[in-house]
Amino acid sequence: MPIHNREIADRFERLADLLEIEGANPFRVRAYRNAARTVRGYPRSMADLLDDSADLTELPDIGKDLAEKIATLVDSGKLPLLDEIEQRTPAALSELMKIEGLGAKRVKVLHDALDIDSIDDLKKAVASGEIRDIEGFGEKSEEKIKQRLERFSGEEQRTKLIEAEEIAAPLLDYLKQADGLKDILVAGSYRRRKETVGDLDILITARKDANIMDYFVDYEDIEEIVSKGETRSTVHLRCGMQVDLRVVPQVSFGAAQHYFTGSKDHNIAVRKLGIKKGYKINEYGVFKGDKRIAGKTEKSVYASVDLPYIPPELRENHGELDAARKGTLPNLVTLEDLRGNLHTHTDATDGHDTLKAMAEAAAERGFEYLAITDHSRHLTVAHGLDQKRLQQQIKAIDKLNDTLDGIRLLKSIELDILEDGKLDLPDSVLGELDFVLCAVHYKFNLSRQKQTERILRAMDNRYVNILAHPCGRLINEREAYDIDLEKVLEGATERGCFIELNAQPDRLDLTDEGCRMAKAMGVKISIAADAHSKSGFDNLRFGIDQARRGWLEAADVINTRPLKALLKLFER
DNA sequence: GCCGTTTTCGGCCCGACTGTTTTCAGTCG
Repeated sequence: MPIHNREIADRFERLADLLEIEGANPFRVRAYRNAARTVRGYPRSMADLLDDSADLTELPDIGKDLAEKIATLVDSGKLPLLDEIEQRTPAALSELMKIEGLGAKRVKVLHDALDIDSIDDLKKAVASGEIRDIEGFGEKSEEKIKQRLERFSGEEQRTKLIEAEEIAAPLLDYLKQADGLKDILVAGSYRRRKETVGDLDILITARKDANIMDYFVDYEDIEEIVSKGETRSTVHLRCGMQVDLRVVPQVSFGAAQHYFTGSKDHNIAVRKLGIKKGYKINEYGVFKGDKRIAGKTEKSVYASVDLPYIPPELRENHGELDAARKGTLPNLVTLEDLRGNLHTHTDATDGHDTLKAMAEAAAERGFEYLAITDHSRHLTVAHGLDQKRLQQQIKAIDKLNDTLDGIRLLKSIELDILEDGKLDLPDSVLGELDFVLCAVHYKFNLSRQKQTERILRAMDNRYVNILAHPCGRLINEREAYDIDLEKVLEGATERGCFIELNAQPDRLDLTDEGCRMAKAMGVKISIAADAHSKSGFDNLRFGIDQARRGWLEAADVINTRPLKALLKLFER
């Protein structure tokens, strides 16, 4: 079983923690953290890269030493340096650093003073009131550690974007009523439209005499005020979400937007460009010596380092600065580019609304076409369609199409891929459809090879056009099944198939990296609502967010095509 | 430990807030 990137990254992070506790060179510590981030976010596994004899030192923040350590980890599962350090410094000290307010220095003090080597040790020390007597700690520190231990679960949970929106909306409404408020913006990963959000970063400009911070910490849903200052405050809401509020002068709003939108890696890279030109870039502006030369708008910040504006969704330091410099930034797809939706359920299976209601709702949204893709018979929990019921639906669609104006219903199905890659309904009925969407709905735990072959075999069928939710993950609930996505994408190009970006906010499957891989390989994408009711079409904006994070342009997306061109794409 | 449009040594992002201090270290983002 090859080691996952995640495991490699976790080891490097633990190594960084323990080195930091031991007081190692902070830049060496950072190097391990940077490498962990690179490995964790890399779309292909280190094991695969090494199989292809790739040179890992080509990856950002991976040099000769770390490339060798990764190779050793992939070969043997071992990281000898970490084993060596764990001989003298307990690995669990790295766990303690996950508690808010405890960093390397204080964890070391706790270890040296009270022999605290684990969360349990710390709990006991808090209970006995020993912490407050350690130099550098006090009663307040002890109390905060106590509170945070009670909430500590070990794993940081990120919130789905749609849930973050639901949490942000009432808070924004509240803040907008603050006296003296001028501008307000949610920055951070929320603005970059990441599929999950760690905390909310809210940025504000306000009149000088406005007491925004006092007003903010009065919000009724606040459980704990972590810190409160003139320009920055941090709170925890009752739902567990952390909110950071920052107030900046209006003249700095652009620089602050840039700074607080991130990502951190993107910002560091931009600041380095600034340094080369002799500028200092921070949240207050771009400075040449003491003189502010830019920062009122984000555009001016980018212009100061000779770059065009870069959309938030691209700001991950995944090549966008290079592209901006060369003038090759993508012209990202927008919601308005979509002409229709290619994944829709009705009450014939697990949808909530009738065929007619779905068609009318789609027409109201201005769609040119809507594909009806109810489940097939194998998915019994959804009351999937057998051949006979599908044929009835085909007739119903034909009839309805005669009465509809301005929108065309496409006959399709979300066809189950059986365990061996065969399809759930015979070719005879598939031939009557405008196109076929296929998907895996069970047997998620096949080996990588078997799962990949299963999907490729399904796509061998000449009636199959689109692979729906290709990785099967449910965000925060279910891991993706194990497939070789590169092989699947390759198989799709060879067969003239397309891949879906399922826009349900708890799926968002393909991932952003998957979109980029598809684009690089020339595979076109269907951004699909997977609507189970009339309101399900709202999902599309999350799909667009994800597609934009994946660098997709309108031309990369099949449902930006007019109907005629779309149908031509489905001819195999 | 990584990195290079003053390159193989000498840098490495930087400001805000807290608690425990008597001027600042630690932590965080």
